[in-house]
Amino acid sequence: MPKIGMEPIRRAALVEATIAEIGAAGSLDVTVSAISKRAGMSSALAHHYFGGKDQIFLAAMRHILKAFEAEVRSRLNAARCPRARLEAVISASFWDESFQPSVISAWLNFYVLSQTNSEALRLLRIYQKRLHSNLTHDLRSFCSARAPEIAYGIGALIDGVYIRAALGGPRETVEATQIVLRYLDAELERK
Amino acid sequence: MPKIGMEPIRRAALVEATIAEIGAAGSLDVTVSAISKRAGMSSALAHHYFGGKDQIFLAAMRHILKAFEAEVRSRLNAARCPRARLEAVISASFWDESFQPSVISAWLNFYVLSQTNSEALRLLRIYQKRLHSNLTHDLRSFCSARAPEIAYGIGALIDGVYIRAALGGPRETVEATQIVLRYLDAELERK
Amino acid sequence: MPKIGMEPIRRAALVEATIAEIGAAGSLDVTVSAISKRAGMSSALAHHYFGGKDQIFLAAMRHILKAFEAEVRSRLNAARCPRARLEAVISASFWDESFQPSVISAWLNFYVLSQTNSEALRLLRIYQKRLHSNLTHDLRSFCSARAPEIAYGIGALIDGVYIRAALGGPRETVEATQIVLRYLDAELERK
Amino acid sequence: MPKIGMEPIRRAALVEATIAEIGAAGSLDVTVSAISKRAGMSSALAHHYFGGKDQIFLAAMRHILKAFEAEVRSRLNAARCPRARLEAVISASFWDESFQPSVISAWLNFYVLSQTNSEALRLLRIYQKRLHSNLTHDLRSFCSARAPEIAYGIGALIDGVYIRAALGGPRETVEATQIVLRYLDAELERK
DNA sequence: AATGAATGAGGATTCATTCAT
DNA sequence: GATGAATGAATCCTCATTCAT
Repeated sequence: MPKIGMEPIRRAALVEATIAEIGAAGSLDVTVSAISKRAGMSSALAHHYFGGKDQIFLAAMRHILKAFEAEVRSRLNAARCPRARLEAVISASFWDESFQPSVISAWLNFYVLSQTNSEALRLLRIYQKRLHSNLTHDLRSFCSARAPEIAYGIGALIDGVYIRAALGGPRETVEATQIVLRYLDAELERK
Repeated sequence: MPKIGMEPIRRAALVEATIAEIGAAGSLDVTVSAISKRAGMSSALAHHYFGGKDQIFLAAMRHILKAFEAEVRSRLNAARCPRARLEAVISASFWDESFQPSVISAWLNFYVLSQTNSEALRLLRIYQKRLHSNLTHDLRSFCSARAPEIAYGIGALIDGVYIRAALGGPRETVEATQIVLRYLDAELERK
Repeated sequence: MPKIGMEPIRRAALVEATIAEIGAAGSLDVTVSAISKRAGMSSALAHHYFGGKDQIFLAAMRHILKAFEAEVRSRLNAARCPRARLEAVISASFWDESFQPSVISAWLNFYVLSQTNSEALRLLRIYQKRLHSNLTHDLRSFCSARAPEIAYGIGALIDGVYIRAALGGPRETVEATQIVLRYLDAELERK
Repeated sequence: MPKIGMEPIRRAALVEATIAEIGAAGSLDVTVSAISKRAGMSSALAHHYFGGKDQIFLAAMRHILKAFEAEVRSRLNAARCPRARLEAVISASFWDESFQPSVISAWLNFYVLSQTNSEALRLLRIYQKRLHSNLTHDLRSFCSARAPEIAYGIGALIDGVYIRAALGGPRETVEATQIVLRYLDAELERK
């Protein structure tokens, strides 16, 4: 029974199914058929809505980044001072959702895809810039001059810690956050 | 003109060709045929020597890690004091070879593969442990107690900076090294 | 021009083509491509409907056994007394269809496959049991006690005569039936 | 260390290995490599000695038939009267060796091969004629006129019983022999 | 005599994608 | 809107066979 207004629902179902499949496979080697079946529709319909496999992947990536961004916003809104805001941004990277196997898999494949897919690279840049911008903004309260370079270091450290935690089996979210915060403090204490 | 003793030559050619193909494709989506053709032999022979696609990939990974390890050893041997040794270990991660597109691609795919392939994960662990061990050893000269945690942070930062540099187009090797060294100094300065 | 409801048509076409190919090759060394081409479709579609080569073979076997069973039923229905029923069951094994080269080939390969394929063995057992059951039922009218053992002998003799006839070039159907009937009579006359 | 006079040894090793491989596979789908490896030599040497895969198979068949024939001869020599000789011929078909999985597999595949390979068919005919000749010879002592037809029936029954026993899991050799002997007696008792 | 080397040909299977309905 | 039908192209892998040594 085809209904009108199904498109957004179908698209959302496909995005979710894609993330789940990528998580289950650990790679982008997932078939459109498998995704479609998990989403409860035919693969032909998936093509109809997204145009092709790549588009589906990118939509999934956008979804993950959007969810992450929402989490960051939420934590930022709850923070009352620069220090709290810095901690909010950092800890957001290590929230539970980020360590879902499907999200880990998506992120790692995101890096791979960024080498060859310009849209993926664009999304990655947006993520990095937003993180950098958030960090720099609040770092200025402490050390205006070195804010950008510290922000870069923190951004890189977040990625590095994330990958190690993600590939290292169950880790404490808190632990990852503490490592980055210690780096932050070390930099801020200098001079 | 078949000759005896070809095996090591063929294997080496295949490993090199594999790395080149992965680099050209940006992903592990490379065919055994393409690899074999680049290596100047039939795909059947590639299977004969390696047994399967996975084996070829892992051999390529081992090759990259081995070359990296050799570089680290070489730089360590030239260093005359703990500080120089720390700098040797850190800068080795950002030597020119590491930023060859094919090596970048191999590393990124290495992470992806580690999620599902236990041998890949094992190799990754070895790399991480060796790095950690090298760093810890020389850090003890400066701050015996906090050496392990600082080593962990440096290792993670190296990975993070590497990924950002690798996906960010041409970067200064020196710059990447400086970022990590600054982190090192910040930690060491903390009383 | 894809239409709905094609599945049963395609499956039937594939089964028929499989039997024909096995007959032409004389062995199970037939390719899915050849079968599919003969059935007028792509090999991909054959896999889509059957899942794999083995499934196609077994479907063909089931088809042959079903046709044979139908012939037996038909002859049994036309028989009016136990003796006529025994003759019906025996002669059915040697009806014209059974000596089609493709059917002969299928049967011989059936035996081979039964060594390693449990589903094939299952089907073979069903055939043997049905034959045994049919024979025993009507033999009881003549010699209740020895019915099972005579039935076993007749079943075995049918198989043996069939193979010899099948591999011996053109034979008289009647002749094969007569040999088995003579055995039947010899047993019934005893004592 | 190539030695002279190795040829017969190599050939015998290959024949034995072939039978073993066929038994292990249950079909003729065995590779020359596997056979050669089991025989302790390279596949190239196997080709050198036999010329091709088919030749190797046929050599294996000849070996089995030769062994069987020797067993028959041996039992015939020990028999002192026509009846004993008939029993010798019949029981020989069901000696232990015949129920080795590898021999069973060879026989079943022999039938399959006989459809398309004239040499295989020729060997099969020789086996059948020899059996028929042996049986007829001694049956003449009891019923000169019907000897040929009885011999044909016994030959067919032997094959049928053998297949059923072979595919039916562990059976009593004696049982199989008894079934055929009962048929013999039933025929001889007539009139 | 014996083999490692090497390959061409082929085969099962998968999959993204298209299309008529 | 939605899907079953259908396929071409590709991919991994196998194997009999040949050949230089």
